[in-house]
Amino acid sequence: MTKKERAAAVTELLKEVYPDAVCALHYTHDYELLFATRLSAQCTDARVNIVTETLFRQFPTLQSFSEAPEEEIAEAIKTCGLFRTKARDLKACAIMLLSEYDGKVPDNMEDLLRLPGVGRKTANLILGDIFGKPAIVADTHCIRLSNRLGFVKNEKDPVKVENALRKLISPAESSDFCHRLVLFGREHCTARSPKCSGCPLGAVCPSYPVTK
DNA sequence: ATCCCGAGGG
DNA sequence: CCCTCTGGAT
Repeated sequence: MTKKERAAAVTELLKEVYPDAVCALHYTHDYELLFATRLSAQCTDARVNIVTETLFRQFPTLQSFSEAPEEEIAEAIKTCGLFRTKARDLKACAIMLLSEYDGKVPDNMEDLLRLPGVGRKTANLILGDIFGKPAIVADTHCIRLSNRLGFVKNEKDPVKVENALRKLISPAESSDFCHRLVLFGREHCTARSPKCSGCPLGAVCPSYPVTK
């Protein structure tokens, strides 16, 4: 079985496991997904959702974020970790979105990467989820599973994983594919003790079984 | 002790 | 390439 055939098989199997490829982060405005994604660094999305439920009520507009003291934002997001840098990023990001982008989240990689605290992972998520564009979100789950599934070998560089997946997954499906990888990585193919027994991908996974 | 849908700086 | 930021969960 070639890599591409395996990628196609995994794609179809994941569709059966997760018919809906949804993003787990809660948001109503576009910029709120941007902010929630920034908060999700080194933090579970479940915790991000707990924090943003009150955060987005306390600061209901981009304007309110741009005017808020950093310490107030920091206090509100403290339990997400990395709170000082994240608070600085949210405020600076709100200011730049208002002053340079008419308060709208940009729809291209170059402009997204200009925003404070927005890196490739966040930018790709926005391109896929907000704008429905082809996007490969090479986060920690995507990287771990891409290695276990043999799409890359011992590769930790997110850009290299992104490029490898671009050759294996059709652009139209890449965003949904990554969402499903994340869901599967969280629930089954976990970092520490992957639940290999009975794994729906076991038949095509070169790492199976990771655990005895 | 290790990991969680990272990003920026040196 | 490396390091730092950081609380929470397991």
